[in-house]
Amino acid sequence: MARKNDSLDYSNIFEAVEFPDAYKVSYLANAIVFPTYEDVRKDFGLVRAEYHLLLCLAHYSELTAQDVARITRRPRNSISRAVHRMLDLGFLKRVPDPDDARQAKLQITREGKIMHQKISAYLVDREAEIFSVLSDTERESFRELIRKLANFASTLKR
Amino acid sequence: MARKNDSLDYSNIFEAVEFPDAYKVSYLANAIVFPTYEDVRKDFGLVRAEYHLLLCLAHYSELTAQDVARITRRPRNSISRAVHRMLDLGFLKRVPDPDDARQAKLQITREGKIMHQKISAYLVDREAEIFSVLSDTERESFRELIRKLANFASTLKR
DNA sequence: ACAAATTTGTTCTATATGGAACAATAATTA
DNA sequence: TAATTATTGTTCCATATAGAACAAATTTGT
Repeated sequence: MARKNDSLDYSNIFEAVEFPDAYKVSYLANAIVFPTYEDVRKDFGLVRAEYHLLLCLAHYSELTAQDVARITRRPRNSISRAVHRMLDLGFLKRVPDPDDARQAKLQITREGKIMHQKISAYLVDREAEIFSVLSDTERESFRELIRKLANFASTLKR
Repeated sequence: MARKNDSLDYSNIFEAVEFPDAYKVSYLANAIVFPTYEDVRKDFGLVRAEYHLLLCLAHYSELTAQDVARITRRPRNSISRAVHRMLDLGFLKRVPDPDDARQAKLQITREGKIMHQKISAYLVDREAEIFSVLSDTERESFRELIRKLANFASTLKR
């Protein structure tokens, strides 16, 4: 027999909640973004900050740890920890900045690039799966809207 | 003098990344959703699972802990811990289910409702702020698209 | 009816994470 | 130039969180 509660519709709350749009963004995050970090951790052995380092340095040739913290909006100490592990794993290299002894420039290694490509391939598939419910024109609309929202979010103080 | 790196555009990655739409959803989550949980914790003293309990029980008159875990996609043990604290705080009450001794029905108390209204008011303002960058028609489009995405996400296996 | 499997809620444990404080360096201001 | 302030990266510490294993109750299947 089915469970007694089968009649309960768990998605009613999507419309009932006082902040339905923000709630659904949050729900998407909880349903997809966070589990994706979990998958990356389980399948590739990198925690969030480590993956963020790889992603950033795959797209910027040289960044300081502080840069990565700003790009990803993560705390510096999380990035710092991640840098050490990524250096040990051989995915990053670090060169002291001769003009500023406080900081060091980070770069991705060949091994790091390979790892990045593996993780990216997985995430590209996942993106395709998630957005498969939208038509091409809907997808295009969404792209434009999320771009506006993300750009706005990037202007918020940290 | 400004910092040496001022020329660095931190949002280039929005378009360069291999999964730009998923990345921006993730970015929005990191920039807005997670900090919001932090705000709720700091300003109202409730951690994520506790706030989720309040939210769910403000909109469903009666739920089991398992129901809340399913609605919010959080692990059962996190909800279990949160239930005890919310009972202690007087925001929830729990009545054993006479038909199934394993489970208990949870309800929100008057105090819980008051706390929910305070948190909701804050989140409603925050929603308004975030979506203020969209025009009314854009907002309407976004609402429809995020609804589709969230509904799809709710069908994914846990 | 009885054994096996499932479900609920819980505790225990390991770990990811963020805040605060810190030393070293650099930038600003007096 | 000297003193103050800001920045970078780090360590220490507290805590939120998830996974695994568990007991009790219920459901399923033979």
